[in-house]
Formats: sequence, structure tokens, C-alpha cells
Amino acid sequence: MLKQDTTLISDDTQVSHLHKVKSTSSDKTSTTLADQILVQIQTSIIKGELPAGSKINEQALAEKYGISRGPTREALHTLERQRLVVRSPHVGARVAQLTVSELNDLYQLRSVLEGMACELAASRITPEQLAKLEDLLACQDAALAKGDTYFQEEGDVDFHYQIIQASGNKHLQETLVGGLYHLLRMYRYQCTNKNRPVKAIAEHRRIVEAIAQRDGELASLLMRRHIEQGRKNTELRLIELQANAAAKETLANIS
Amino acid sequence: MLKQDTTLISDDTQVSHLHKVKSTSSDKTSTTLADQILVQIQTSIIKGELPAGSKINEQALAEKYGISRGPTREALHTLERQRLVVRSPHVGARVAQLTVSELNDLYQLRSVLEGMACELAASRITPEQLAKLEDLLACQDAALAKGDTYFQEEGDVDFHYQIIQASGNKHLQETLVGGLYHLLRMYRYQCTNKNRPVKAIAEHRRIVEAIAQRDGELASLLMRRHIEQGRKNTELRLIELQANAAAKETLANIS
DNA sequence: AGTAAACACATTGTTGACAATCTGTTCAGG
DNA sequence: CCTGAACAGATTGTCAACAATGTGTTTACT
Repeated sequence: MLKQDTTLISDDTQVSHLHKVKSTSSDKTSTTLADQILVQIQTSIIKGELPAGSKINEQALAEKYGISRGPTREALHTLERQRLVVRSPHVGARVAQLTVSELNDLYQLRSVLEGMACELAASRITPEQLAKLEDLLACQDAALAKGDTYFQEEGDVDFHYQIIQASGNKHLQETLVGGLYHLLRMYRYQCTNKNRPVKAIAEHRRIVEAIAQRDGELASLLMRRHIEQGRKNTELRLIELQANAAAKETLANIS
Repeated sequence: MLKQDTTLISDDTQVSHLHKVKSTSSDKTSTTLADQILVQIQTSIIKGELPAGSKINEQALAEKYGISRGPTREALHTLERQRLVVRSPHVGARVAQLTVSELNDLYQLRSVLEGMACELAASRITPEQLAKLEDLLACQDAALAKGDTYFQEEGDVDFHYQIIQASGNKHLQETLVGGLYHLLRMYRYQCTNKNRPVKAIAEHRRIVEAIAQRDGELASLLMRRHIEQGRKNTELRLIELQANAAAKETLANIS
């Protein structure tokens, strides 16, 4: 019923850790059409196949996935909650686009929230959760040795995600995972720096150590610094990217 | 076109400050049906006319407001983003219901976020914004003298809202105003304590003073304490409320 | 030639009918 | 009497057509 023959192959491993998968194996017949295409549109946006700032046509999207406009609208509504899409009445939906200043605001907010998550995690984390975190660190080391950059990205998302989970604060989780994380992933994906992971993983290790020692204050501090590093990196790339876009536009205006 | 003859009279003054109104006077023909009933359902939930935890029937809601299920579903989707409603696929929507622990989590998150807002506001607030805040304090004093409890509530919402605005961080604003505030208002409305405002207004004054003196650290501290007071208050009322509900249920089960 | 109103087109908002799924009940079996 | 499966009813998900609104173009006027 759903067109799967597009170039947009599933690739839902990328979000497998963000949303708890119910079934153990392939969950072909997912709960609802809107949810199914939601994931696909998400990855399209995050990868930049739907560029930041571009207009989204409901009908075109619906036809692309072989469904009607109803579920498409629902998916867009959810994407709006995830900050990946901006909608205005009677005008339509656009892919979100951040100015440099807004990106900094976003990172500042993230920094505060994940700092809070660290502090909570340090006092509430269970031995199992801690073990999972340490497993993850080992995997990241292994991936680093192999030069597997994709898993490094994935692992980084997982690292932050697990700490947020360990915080045990449902509203914090919802705010970060349901609200901010997708937008962060989008800019991280499109503005990532391949040199970062080496240092980032070392920082991860120190954060986990602090949490293991139940030192919430330190863990929070380290996390905030860690995120600040990421912010600087992404900011530079975004400035570069926007400069290119501006240059292209002026060229187009001349001709 | 829209049934206005229900007992649910408009009463949208209550949210007039949360959403910037475009037109200067009566905006009868609002942008979209979904947005119109959204406000009405919001107030129904906040006032407890739709009780916490109760099931929401799409068809019934649609008929109540004389519209079809389409816009109703959209409104429910928005309410889900505002945390006032919980939806699960193929099952339906329920009015959100917090346990005591979740309420504490919510307040903890709010505390951190509004602390951040204070710190930002202290460094970024404009003279105009500061003047508006001080006007508001004066109004609250006047309302207190008259014993106008309704305006006190409204003024409190506005107080926090204006500080959040003054923070200048768009994502912080969206997270608090678009995400958490409605749920907070719901529990505040249903669990409010009439004695609080006297002290609360004094706390407000000190926070504004700290912001005016550009002392972000102090403003943040005072705000977090202020919110902690509110939390304690609401928590006690919620425990009481839930005890009553539990008692009623056991009675019902016996008969 | 530049500006503003009027038009046509495209797109979104809304509706009612139909399909798929869940929930609660009934009925059979142990 | 209790447990479990089949059934019926209700409710949500999806669809396609229609209405309302915004956007861009054309055209008339200064």
C-alpha cells in the first residue's frame, strides 16, 4: 500500500534508538500511516534532501509516498512539534531554518537541559543503565579505531539519549527527545566536523566517570563544556554554509 | 458557522497574553476552525470541565462545537504538543494526568528553564520591557488591595510570560510557552491556594529588582525559590485532590 | 514606466463517507 | 466459578471531493 520503491529507502536504523521499537524484528505494518511517513520525512529533512527553508507541498508529499493528504498533514503537525517544520495557516509548511543566533540559542537551551539531565542522572542512574553507557563507550572506541564515522554519529546520539533517559524526568525527556533533538540532529548532520569525534569520545568518557562517581555537579559541568564544543563547531560550519548560500543567491540575482 | 450558544462562552481573555492577538478589536473570523476550538478546549481542560485523565471522544467534541472531525483532530494534535492531551494510536486521546512525582518533575524543569530566562533577561531586557514589568507589579498590587483574585492569577501568568519574552531566546520561549505552560496553568488553576498571592507578589517585586540591577544570578536564584514555593503549594493540593479521588473510587467499587 | 486593483490559479482548510482497529461483552469450555 | 476466544459495537484512521483562502499575474490607470 505504501510506495517503497522510491530512492528514499527506509534507513530507520538511524532513529531506532530514539523511539522504542515494540516488535523484536521487522515491524512492517507500523501502527499508522502518518507515523510511517513521519520517519521518512524526518530523515529527508535531516539529511538535507528537503533543504532548510524550502516550502513543503502537502499534495506533492502525499503523492510521493502514495498516501492521501490526511496522514500527511498529521505527519507535518508532528514535525512542527519536533521543530523541523514551521507551519502558518493558509500558507503552508516550510522546513525550519535557523539563523546563527537562533542556533546558538538552541545550543544554549540544550546545554542547560542536558546539564540538568547529568545532575539527575548522577543521583538516579541504575547499575544497568550505567553498564549500558559503558558498553556504548567501548563500542565508540572500537568504531573510532576502525574509522567508522557513521556509527560515531549514531553513538553520539545514543550517548546523550541514554543520559537523558537516566535522568528519569519524563518532562525533561519529552522536551529534549521529542522537541529539540531532531532539530539538533539536522544541523549536526549537515554541519558536522569529521575531526570532532576523537575528542568528543574522550569527553564522553569523563562525563560517564563523573556520573558513576555520583558527582552530578562535575558531570553537569563537563556536559555543558562538551556541548559548548559542539556548538562552536556547528556554528562555524553554519556560517560557512550560509555564506555559500548567500553568494549563490547574489549570483542568481545578477543573471 | 460555529456554535457559540453552548455554555462554553468564549472567555479568551484568559489566554490573550499568551498568544499575540493580531487584530486590535474583536477577531470574529479567526484564521482557522482548529485554532478557534483549540482555545475553547484548552480552557475547558484548564478549568477542569474536561477532567484530568478523562477520555476525549473526537466525534462528540466535534459535534459539541458544530464542526467536523478534521479540525477537531488538528486541535487535539496541538493540545498534545501543549502536553494537555495524551494520544495513543487507534485508542484515542485523554486529558493529561500527572502523578505527584511527575508534577514535581515538571516544576523542576520549569524551575531550571525560568532560572535561565531570568539570567538572560537580566542581561538583555530593554527599558520598555522593564517598564512593562513594573507596570504589571503596580497592577498586581492594586488587584491585591482590591482582593481581585482572578486578576492576580492572570497577572502571575503575565509576569512569568514577560520575563520569558525578555530572555530573547526563541527556543526557550517556545519550550516554556508552547510546551509546558498550559499544563502548569491547568494544575495551578485546579490546585491553587488563595493565600499564596500575597507573598508571591512580594517575590515578584524582588525578582524584577534583581533584573533591573542586571544581577542575573540573583534573579535566577529568586525565581527558582519562587517557583519552589509554588511547587510545594500545588503538590499539597494535588495530593489532597488525588486522595479524594481515590476515596471516591473505592466507595464506588464497594457499591 | 510604475503602482494598484482585479483576476485566475494553486494550495490549504473542511467535510462526510468508508476502512481498519480496538474494547467490552457474550458465550463456550474447563 | 473462572478463563479464554469469538463477536458486536464503537472509535479512530484514511480517503477523495468540495470550499475558502492566499499568491502571483495580468491589466488598467496615474
